[in-house]
Amino acid sequence: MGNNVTMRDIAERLGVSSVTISKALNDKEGVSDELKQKIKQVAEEMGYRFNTLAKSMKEGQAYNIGVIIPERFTGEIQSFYLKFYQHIARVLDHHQYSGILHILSADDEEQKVLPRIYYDKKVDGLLILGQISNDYIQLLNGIEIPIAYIDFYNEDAEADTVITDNFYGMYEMTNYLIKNGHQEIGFVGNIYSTSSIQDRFLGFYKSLLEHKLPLKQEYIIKDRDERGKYIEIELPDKIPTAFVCNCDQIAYNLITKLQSLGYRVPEDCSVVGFDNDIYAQIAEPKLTTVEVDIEEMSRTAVQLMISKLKSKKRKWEQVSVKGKLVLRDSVKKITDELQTTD
Amino acid sequence: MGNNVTMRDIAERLGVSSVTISKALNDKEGVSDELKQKIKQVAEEMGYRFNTLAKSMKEGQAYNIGVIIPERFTGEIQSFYLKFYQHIARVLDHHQYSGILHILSADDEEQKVLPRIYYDKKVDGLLILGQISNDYIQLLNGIEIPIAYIDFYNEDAEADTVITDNFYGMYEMTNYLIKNGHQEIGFVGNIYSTSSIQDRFLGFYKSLLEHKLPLKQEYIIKDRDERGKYIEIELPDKIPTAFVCNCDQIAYNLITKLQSLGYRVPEDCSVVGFDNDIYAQIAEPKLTTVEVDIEEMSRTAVQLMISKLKSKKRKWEQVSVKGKLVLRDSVKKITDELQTTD
DNA sequence: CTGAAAGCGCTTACAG
DNA sequence: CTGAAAGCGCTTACAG
Repeated sequence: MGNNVTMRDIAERLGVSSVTISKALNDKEGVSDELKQKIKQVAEEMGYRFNTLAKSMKEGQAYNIGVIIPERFTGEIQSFYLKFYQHIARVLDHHQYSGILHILSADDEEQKVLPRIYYDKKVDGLLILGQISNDYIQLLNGIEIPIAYIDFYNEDAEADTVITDNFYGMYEMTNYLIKNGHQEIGFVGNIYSTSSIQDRFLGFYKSLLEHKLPLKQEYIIKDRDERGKYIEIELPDKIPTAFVCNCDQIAYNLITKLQSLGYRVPEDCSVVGFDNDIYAQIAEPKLTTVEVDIEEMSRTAVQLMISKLKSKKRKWEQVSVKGKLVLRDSVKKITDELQTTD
Repeated sequence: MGNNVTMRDIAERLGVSSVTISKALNDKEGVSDELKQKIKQVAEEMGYRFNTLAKSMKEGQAYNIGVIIPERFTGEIQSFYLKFYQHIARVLDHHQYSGILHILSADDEEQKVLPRIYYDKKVDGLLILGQISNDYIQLLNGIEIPIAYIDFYNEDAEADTVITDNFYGMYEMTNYLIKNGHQEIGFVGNIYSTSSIQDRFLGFYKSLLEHKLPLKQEYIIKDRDERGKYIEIELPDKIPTAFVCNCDQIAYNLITKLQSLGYRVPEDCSVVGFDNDIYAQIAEPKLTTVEVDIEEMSRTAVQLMISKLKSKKRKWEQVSVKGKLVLRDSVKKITDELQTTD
């Protein structure tokens, strides 16, 4: 239970040198099995705790990875990235690393202030969750430690990237709607605001193309301005039979709006989302949506980071991880009706 | 932009010793202002980043505080403690510390495994958010670094405690209901499950006592089993005019249940919660509830921790922080009706 | 005002 | 199989 037991203390107790203790505790060559067992046992008895700081200083590695989440993604209700963090932290743990979560405030992002953990050399690398401003990316490009972006892609970023397969996810989702008889389908999302939304839109469009359905401008509806701030959704004069929303939160808002105008979902209009986050569950009806594979993405991102730490030479990689459809109650099969109304 | 600039590098460049650099960069006595300015400027130019690891090792302090949240509080929807973490991290930052968030898995809690950040000496202290098992508290009592519990109180814990004033919060809330004419009031929560719920219940009871209203057993309704797992709420035969719920989530569930049985809230029955978390906002009607002062609690907890780190001798303190009523739409004033039905 | 020396607790060659 | 020496990058007395 000693308050500050060091390897030297163990060494003195056993009449050996601290080098031997170090080797034994790290399972390295050069200590007899017998001695090693003895050392481990005594270390345990004395309540020895390894001093990572000393090792870190020797090696110039902190064995910590910073995980950055822009503040705007951590609002009252939005907990998607926080959930992401949990998985990342768990994977890091398996690799003997710790995660240090840092919420990047809007001010710091604006004024291009890096988190203190960077200046303090407390982290060996940075994992960035979600979209971040171009200026900030430039700032990050200039720093000395490896970076990986998760769930956000930017051409200019000099870093590894792990994104969800937005394109195919929305493509499959739209295929699913069409298979259920929908031909008039709207897309809700500002396609100039983020690359994820853009890709999701393109997946949607690809499905329309393949089915020879026209892309109608009045069915492409803005949900936010270019800076990401949500705006009031303006519905078209004629409501399509289904809306594809770029995320669950927007789908949730849309459903509320449709219902307040007297439309029933999915009877009068189907609505689908993307992400399978909390909004998909609290929506009434529950949302049919695309689930992001957080676990797989976390695993991939951590592996990229650690391999980068081991060999700085490696080129940047871009990995996209497939999601999967989650079918719930917000889509109506309208094949029959269509045949008669056509 | 050098990759690994040290104080010695700056020293050599300027032809002084590294001791002088250390003093200048830390704003300590013993360097002329002129030299100090010059040193800071050159450090900046050379892209010097302070090596906290070295300082830490010298001082035996990591300048990190672990923040532990039991896994069960971080579910899909529950983000209250994560929000708490953000405030704590910000306050720590002001004190030149970093927060390391650790989600304690159910397994680790059960098997009494301490987080690695403890064994690795990466943290100087531990902040525990929310209730944790008695066995785990015993485990924590045995470790060498200071602990503070937030939003949870346990007599056996040898640590500082910062709790919200559950007792007075619920007392005031119940007073508010009575002032609005309610005399038949139910309490929803398992009063044997956590000390917070118990205290909230006692505040509720105190208000009844003061107003000479009887405490009816059939109006005390369980929402979870002793281990904290939610159970189906069983409503009494006769529905009271108001329900006091031990937290917003339960209030939300209760409203859903009442509505599914044909009751209107608050017209037929008023419902109040506690916490002012996301459930208070998504409930329909929006909940009248008690808001926990997360900011103040975070500030207090961090101060206690840091003062403990500076003088280990100090006794444990228990601080309770007042919340405040948030009035919204889930309570109906029924004074008049009561006068006629009485 | 400035600096030489020692030490924080480990690990990495290297020698025996 | 075992250990003496040097060093990671700082800071803390202490001496000049």
